[in-house]
Amino acid sequence: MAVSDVVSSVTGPTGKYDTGEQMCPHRMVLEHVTSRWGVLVLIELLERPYRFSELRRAIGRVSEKMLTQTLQTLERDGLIHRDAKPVIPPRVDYSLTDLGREAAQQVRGLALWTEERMAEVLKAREVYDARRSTS
Amino acid sequence: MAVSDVVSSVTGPTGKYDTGEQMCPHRMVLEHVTSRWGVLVLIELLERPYRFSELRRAIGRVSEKMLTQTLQTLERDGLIHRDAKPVIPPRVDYSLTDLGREAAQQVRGLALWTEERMAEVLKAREVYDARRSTS
DNA sequence: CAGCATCCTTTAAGATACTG
DNA sequence: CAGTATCTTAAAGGATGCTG
Repeated sequence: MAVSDVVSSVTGPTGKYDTGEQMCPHRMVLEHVTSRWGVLVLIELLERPYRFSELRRAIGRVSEKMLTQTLQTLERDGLIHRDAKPVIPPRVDYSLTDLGREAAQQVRGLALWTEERMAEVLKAREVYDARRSTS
Repeated sequence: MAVSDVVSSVTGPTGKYDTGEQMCPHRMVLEHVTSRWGVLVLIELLERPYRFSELRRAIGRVSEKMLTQTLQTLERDGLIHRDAKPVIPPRVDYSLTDLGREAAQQVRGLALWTEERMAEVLKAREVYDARRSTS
């Protein structure tokens, strides 16, 4: 019942800051943490704090634009903390807040699950594809 | 370490059947279950089996195209079971497999978390926005 | 280094019409 | 009813150049 609320709510994509969207906030946060880069950022930061470009390298194949956007969204949601040191050259450290750590743990749970069950998924795909090609 | 593998892998979106993608399969499954409609389908099916259009109504605002695509992807991954009865008019029931139930529970955990912590997220956003507008 | 602004391409998603 | 096929739109994502 409580969960199905999220299900029957209004759609809407994840734009920058998600302003002007018609979507229940609950589901909006869910989209933020399950977004492609959001997932990876949260999991990575669960390990330790990261600097911007350090995080970028760690994730790999993420454009700076998308990483910036993702970090801003998660920061606004209170999930990560941005610590910009007033030095030259600039140094910005990102870390999880307490709230963010909770979210990240949930996300990691999901990631660990996919890892554990990967073999079964691959098996299922083979079966599915075999059925398709022979019928 | 195990989880960070997923983090440093290759990117790639979720196309139909995800053929020809250069992405570690592990992360691919993760994207399937965390996809916008994938999340909602899994959570909804955790409740009970659904027929196609019944599921569409339950989720709301999902086009039949996207629902079809999502269901096919999840079926191929072995997470949901499709039971097409040979009757006229057609009747197709979708349900979770054992594997899918595990995934769905993880996803529901995340959804429940966002629900519980919604107030804190909204609070954080206010603070963030206030800082931005006054600085 | 850590971004922001702009332009451009690729994908996801929606609308519509049609079929077994 | 439960889709498929096709077309169009909207959004995500990437490349480049610039700034404190």
